[in-house]
Amino acid sequence: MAYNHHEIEKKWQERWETSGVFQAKDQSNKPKFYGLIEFPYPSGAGLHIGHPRSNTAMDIIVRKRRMQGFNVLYPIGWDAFGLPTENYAIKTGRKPEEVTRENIDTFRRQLKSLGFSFDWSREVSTTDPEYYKWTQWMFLEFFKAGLAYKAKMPINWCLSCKIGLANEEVVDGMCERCGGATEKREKEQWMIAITKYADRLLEDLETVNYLEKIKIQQRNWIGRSEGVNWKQKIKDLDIVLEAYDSVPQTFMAQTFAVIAPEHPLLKTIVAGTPNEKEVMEYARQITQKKAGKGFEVDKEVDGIFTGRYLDNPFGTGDLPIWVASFVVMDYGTGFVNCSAHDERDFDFAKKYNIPLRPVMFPVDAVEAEKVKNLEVCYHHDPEAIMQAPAPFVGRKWGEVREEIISYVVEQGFGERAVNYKLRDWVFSRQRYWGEPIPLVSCEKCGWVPLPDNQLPLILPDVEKYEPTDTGESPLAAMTDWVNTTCPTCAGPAKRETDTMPNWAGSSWYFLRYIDPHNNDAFALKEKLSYWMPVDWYNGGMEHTTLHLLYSRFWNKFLFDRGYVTTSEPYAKRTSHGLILASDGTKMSKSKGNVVNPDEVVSQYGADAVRLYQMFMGPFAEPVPWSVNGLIGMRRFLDKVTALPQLIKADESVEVTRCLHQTIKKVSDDIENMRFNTAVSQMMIFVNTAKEYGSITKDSFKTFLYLLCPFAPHLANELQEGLGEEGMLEEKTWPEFDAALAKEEMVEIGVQVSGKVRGTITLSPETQEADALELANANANIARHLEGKEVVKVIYVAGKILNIVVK
RNA sequence: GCCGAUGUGGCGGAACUGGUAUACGCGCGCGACUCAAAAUCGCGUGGGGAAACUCAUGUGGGUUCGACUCCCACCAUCGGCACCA
Repeated sequence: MAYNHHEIEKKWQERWETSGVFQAKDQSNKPKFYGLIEFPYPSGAGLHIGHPRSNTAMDIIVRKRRMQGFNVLYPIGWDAFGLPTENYAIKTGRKPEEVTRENIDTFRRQLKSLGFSFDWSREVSTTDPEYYKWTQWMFLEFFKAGLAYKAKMPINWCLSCKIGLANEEVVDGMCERCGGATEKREKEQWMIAITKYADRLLEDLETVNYLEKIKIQQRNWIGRSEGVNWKQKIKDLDIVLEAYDSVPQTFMAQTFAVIAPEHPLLKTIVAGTPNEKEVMEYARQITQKKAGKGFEVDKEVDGIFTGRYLDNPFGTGDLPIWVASFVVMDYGTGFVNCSAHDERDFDFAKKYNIPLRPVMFPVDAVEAEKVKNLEVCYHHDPEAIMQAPAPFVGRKWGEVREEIISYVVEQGFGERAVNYKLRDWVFSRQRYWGEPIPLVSCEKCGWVPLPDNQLPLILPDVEKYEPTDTGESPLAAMTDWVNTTCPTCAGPAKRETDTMPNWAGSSWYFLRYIDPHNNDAFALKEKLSYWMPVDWYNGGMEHTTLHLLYSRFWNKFLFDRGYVTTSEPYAKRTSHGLILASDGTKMSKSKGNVVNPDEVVSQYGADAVRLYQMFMGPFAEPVPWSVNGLIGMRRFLDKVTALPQLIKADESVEVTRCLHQTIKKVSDDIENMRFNTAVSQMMIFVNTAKEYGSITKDSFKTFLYLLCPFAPHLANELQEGLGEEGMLEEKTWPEFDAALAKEEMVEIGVQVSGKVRGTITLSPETQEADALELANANANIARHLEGKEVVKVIYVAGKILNIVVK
């Protein structure tokens, strides 16, 4: 029975709004529940159909929590600084704040049209000065703690965006945002020392309930590695170079060393050697080549001998130092000792005829011979037998690591060292549409933070939003703004013209939701203490290594400064799968396969869209969009609408049983984010009620409670239609009765020697002998047993009967 | 190359702890209603076979009375990382 979704959606959305039923209370006798979804970036394209997948899922969870008696915080806001808006503003000559406001209005309207139970009174936007005041304040906290520093360093430079990019923002040498080419450039950048927190970010993963794959990705990204830093002098020079080695077991095999072409000491090292010019020219070329796009590391293993040697303290001969293309400057020390037991080193040595000297061999004699003859590179085999150094001869490679490290440290060859793949956070952007960095540069005092009473430092109006050709932000062209006085000495000073990255505002937004209108603090500590940590945070896998890591770090820092009360911000983190286009590819504007949420909501109703988002497939998996699937959900809701016609004083026991099974399944499935099977169980219930032709008012009411988190508009409308007082949002989540849910009779398969030959219907309490009797009464089963000797009977009550014959 | 995930009808997918594989939805077929169509409702629907039965959960092995589920080897697709010594 078709219902008018336009009317009822409008009606209930208004009622939710005027009643304030979704507004979280900062004090309550109820237990608290803080449910969070990633706040969207309000792009000009409007809400993506993928957004509601995460939002609906968390909406269902928090709606259930409210009905379970929790004081729920489910907030929403906007991550509204950033490049797409700025680029759009440049193109159209409009102000970014104006464009942002419009985009937010669109997003707000679209989210409201889906009936999410957000507490709109706590809405925040990172672009609001009242918000970014605190982002700036927090940056200054980093600065004051010595964690924000300016460093001249090679950065990734996007040629078309004209900004410096974090390593994380470069994908395959291309800019993550615009897809354009990047190159390396030296630039003074504000950095934040996230690496100081690397160990804690790693260790504290043990204390949180994140999906295992999220933890694994974070661990890999942090990339902690333990090993040894060799200390070694360059022959004829007064230079000691360290080389990091995470596989120090085979140090006796080292026969040469390599240095990164961009190594700052290279010039000094080759000075005065016969081939000085040649080497430097080679290093210059290869540095350029490495920075350019399309440099394929494995195809271009190149190098040149520097003419210098390393004094080898191990007594195995001096090591020639080569410049090699494959050495990474920003990991370890940019200088590496090489041996036969590393594939790159092995290939490099073969190419340039550098001697190799293996020191461990396979047990198998034939294989060992190959290693001896340098036919293969042998490495990372726990069973390998060591041949050097003397104290370890005959031992297994897989067992000596710790002992060898202790040994080399005692011998004074080097020291224990730890390295991370994680790099410090490049915090500067040479762009307009971001938080201004609230520091001034004074000739006398250096970098000086603005005092609190000068925050927020408002982003000034500029004429043009294009970055300057020098790579500075548009703010640099505003001399009135740039020239200021030093807060410390009142002398002339200049403002920092770089702005902050998006990741800044999004690193702490979950804290602002807790006290969004506070002018004296980013949030009152008592309130933080009440609400934190976030109980359940759902978001995309694409944010695992950036946003999720940055915000954990940010929160830990605030925790160390005493501003927040939990060391970890999120108790639980889950992840949703992408919604793909109907052809199974990613939705994109250029392909024209994007689904417009406004259209489908208008045509099929918000409830059908919500339901379909949950039904379409396993929540964590990517699933293609299908209009037909959506239509099916609408049909189901129409069927539900017709159900009141079946209301009678009594219902058959099957309907009652199915209801309680449904209560159980829906309750459990929501907790485990198995929304697809929860929906299918509700369909089964409706089918059952129709099949038996009757349902009591109470049962129908209970069903509406279960349906409400998924399809809140219709559920409320139908509940009201029953003459019930109050909104479903104020009702109590139903309890399931195990006795009522239990099946009296079940049909089980009967196997003869493992093959199903028939079924029997019996009570789960039936004894084996009675079950066998029933089985024998089945003609087909009896036929298969005839004349056979029964060897064994397996009877699992309520599940299976298997009669094994010879 | 490394890490992670996935592979089941025509399609999206379900299957608890190893116990009747294909729930639920879509699509399709037939029927009812209709002048007709749409919508709706009813019935049917993995392949082969009249049936008994048989073949089917990416491929090949194994464990088991019994395997989508556990073990070994491999293939394919997707996502992430990628000269990290």
